Amino acid sequence: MGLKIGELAQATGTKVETVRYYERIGLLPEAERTSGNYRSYTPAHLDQLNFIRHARRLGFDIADIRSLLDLADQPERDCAEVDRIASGHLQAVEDKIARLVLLQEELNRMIGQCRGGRVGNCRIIETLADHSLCRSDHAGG
Amino acid sequence: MGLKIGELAQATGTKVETVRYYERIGLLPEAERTSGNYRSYTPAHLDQLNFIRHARRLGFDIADIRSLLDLADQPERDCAEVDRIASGHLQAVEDKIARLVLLQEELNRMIGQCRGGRVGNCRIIETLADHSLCRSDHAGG
DNA sequence: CTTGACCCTGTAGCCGCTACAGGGTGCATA
DNA sequence: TATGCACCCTGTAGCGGCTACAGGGTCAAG
Repeated sequence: MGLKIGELAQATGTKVETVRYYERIGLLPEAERTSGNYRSYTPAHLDQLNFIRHARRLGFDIADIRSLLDLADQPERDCAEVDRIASGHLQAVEDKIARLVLLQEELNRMIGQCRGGRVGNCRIIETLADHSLCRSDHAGG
Repeated sequence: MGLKIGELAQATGTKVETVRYYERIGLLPEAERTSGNYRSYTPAHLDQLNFIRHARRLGFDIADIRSLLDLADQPERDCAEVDRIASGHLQAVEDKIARLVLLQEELNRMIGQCRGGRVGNCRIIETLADHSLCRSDHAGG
């Protein structure tokens, strides 16, 4: 007999609710049911969930993971598409880092200018109130 | 007469719906209404919304912004609390950057190992399927 | 035969918006 | 006066990726 949902969850570092969620959205195939209506998972489920969790830990979104699973199922295909997805994600990560670094710099600058004292002449508050006091280009998002 | 919501929105780089959202959650005080039930905003609203938008662009969450607005209203207070909020946020930004850099490295490594060819022996797919092929410690979150 | 750990379904909430639907207002033009 | 259009109003649902219940059923041990 296969794994119960709790066992699968534990084996993959997933919450039980999350496993059910993945099934609901069609990311993980439905499991057989026992006579008591418990889900019963196969080693194939375990592999797939490991794949999913690994991809999630690397920040891939669900849509990407769907595509990757789909591709993994067609071993004869050219892997350019896999590359494209991974590179696109890498680019997104790098963009995010760049934006966060801008925030980091601006926050550091703001905090560094505050020499203690009253809120009334706190540089942090002043800067928030007046964007022109910024080194400017911290973007939205 | 004050600004209409669309004017306020444009002046601050905000969407009209977002302005109404801020009012609904109590981040922006309610505006007076015209005879036609249009919101009418004062310069004080404009300032506050600019403050909010600026803080949002710097990544502060709504709860932090609430606190900052509250503090900005009490100029005689010690600004240590302002500092605490800003430093906490900076720390969060730095943590996020660190996590993203780990992802970036791992993604780079994965992508660099793929030499083209079929999905069947694509290193990207293999790595996703088997966490032990990773340099390990890219965290969750 | 009861306890307690597990399982089931279904639904609502998190964040910070965004995007409608379905209606009203206000001003310019034909 | 009628029409059109840009704007405004309220209310609600959706996004992603879970998470956290409520309210019930199952199963093995003692």
